[in-house]
Amino acid sequence: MDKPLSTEEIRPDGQGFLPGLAIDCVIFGFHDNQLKILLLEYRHTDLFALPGGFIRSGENLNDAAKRTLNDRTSLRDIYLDQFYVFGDMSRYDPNPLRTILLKRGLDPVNDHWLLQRFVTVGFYALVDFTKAIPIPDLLSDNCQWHDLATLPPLMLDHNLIVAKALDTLRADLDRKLIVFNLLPETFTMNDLQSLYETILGQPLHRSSFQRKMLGLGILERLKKQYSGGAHKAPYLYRFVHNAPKTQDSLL
Amino acid sequence: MDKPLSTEEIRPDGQGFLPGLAIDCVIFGFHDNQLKILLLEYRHTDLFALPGGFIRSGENLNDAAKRTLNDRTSLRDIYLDQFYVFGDMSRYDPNPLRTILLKRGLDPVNDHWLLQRFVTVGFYALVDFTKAIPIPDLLSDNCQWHDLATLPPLMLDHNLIVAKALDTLRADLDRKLIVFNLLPETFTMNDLQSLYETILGQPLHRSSFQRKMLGLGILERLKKQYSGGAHKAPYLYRFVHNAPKTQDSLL
DNA sequence: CTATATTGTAGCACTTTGCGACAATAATAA
DNA sequence: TTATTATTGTCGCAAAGTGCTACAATATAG
Repeated sequence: MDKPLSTEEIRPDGQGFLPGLAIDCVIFGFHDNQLKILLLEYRHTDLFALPGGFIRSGENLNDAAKRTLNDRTSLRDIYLDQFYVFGDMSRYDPNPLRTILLKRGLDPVNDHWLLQRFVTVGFYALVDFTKAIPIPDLLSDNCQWHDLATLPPLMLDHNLIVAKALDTLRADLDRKLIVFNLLPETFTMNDLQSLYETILGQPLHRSSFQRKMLGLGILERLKKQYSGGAHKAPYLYRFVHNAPKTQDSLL
Repeated sequence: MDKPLSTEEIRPDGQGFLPGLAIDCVIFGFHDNQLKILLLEYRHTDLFALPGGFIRSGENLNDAAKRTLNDRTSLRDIYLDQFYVFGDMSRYDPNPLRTILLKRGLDPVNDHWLLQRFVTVGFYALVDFTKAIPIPDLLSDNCQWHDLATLPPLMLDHNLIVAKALDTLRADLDRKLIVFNLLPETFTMNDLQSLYETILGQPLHRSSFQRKMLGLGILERLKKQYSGGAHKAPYLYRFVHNAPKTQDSLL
């Protein structure tokens, strides 16, 4: 969180970036009934943090979120959604950043822009963690997927940010079509159901689930999938983008 | 939008406030099947804008929203909710602010903090416009309720902000309990239904609506209301806060 | 006392959802 | 080849929810 991509860019005055405003990305990763989260570990600090960064002077906020994620993790083409702005004073603690600067061999002068108070905009996304292979940036020892159930203590209020992101993800599952971003081009109904169950953290009834999904009219049934398993072959489905679901306001 | 409460506080360097970050409040006002929005008109400028302002250095973001609203309109004790952050470059236009500064007799030096790019956090609330009587601040000629259907062109991207707030309000009507903030202590089922219809902009079926509302288990039926009208007297209801509805995350 | 407008509620059709059952079938074992 | 096994597609309820109509109840106006 709260850092640009390379050491050269860390100027004490923070020129070129909007001051006091940061971005933090909660990247949920799913595969085989596992839900994980992408974390960075700052070099030689034992500090775990969400991938995040800052907005450049001439950059759109939402673009900055994408770029920032790419800078920190080298992940590309990920659909990010805003979910909350964290702006309480209680989240202000310059010590983690001071530690990071020191370990980078930089002088944490007292008016260093990174030691100021930051308000951060939370973004979230959902990807397949076997396909999204992160590469840590120069500031980090590693950039890895962590089990949601066994997250380490995170920097600042990042545990809170994760919790809020998870709430939002669950609430938005039905309304948005986020899940189809991370299934392969074709998938079985069981794949889809497992995904829902893992994210919601509860089992769903097979029959009802299938009815509901087919009822949405956004799935196209393909041929059967003959592959392994001593049982009937399931159909494959494809997600079809048919209608523009975003209903604009009357204004 | 984008201005502190009194002329004295407008320093060219913006000291005491977080730079580049603003708050804008979309205050929906309801009464008698009318839905309105609270707008300020800057002095001698014909510029209409949402009530907004800036975050003080030591202030929580959400607190700043409340204070800002109070500063600009003198409304108090209003429950505000974040709904989106507007951070595109396309919203950056220093001309309206330059005009406002000039009309205030202030020198809009080119590096004046108000002429910089701002990212703004949108908040919204729902109140009764016959009870929430706004008073314009020193910067504004007036602070009035405007019909949603006939909004004037607003400063910067404030029309877009209003549209997005309305979308959010409608989507959140059922999940949150915002509506009960603006009904009197006791109210009839018809009061409640009119409120829903006005906000959603469409008629609802009386019988179904009553069933649904009573089914929520958050209404307590009181005695009947004998008052005017050549017809059967309706029951009064009271909103009861029973269960803490906010279900926290598993983390 | 009658007329009128609105309210509370019952009823019915239709849809949605929870849940169990069963035949179909692909791989494996006999 | 044939039986076994696990999983899938689908049907069939029952329960719950929703759209809509109907009708009796009842304050007030005349």
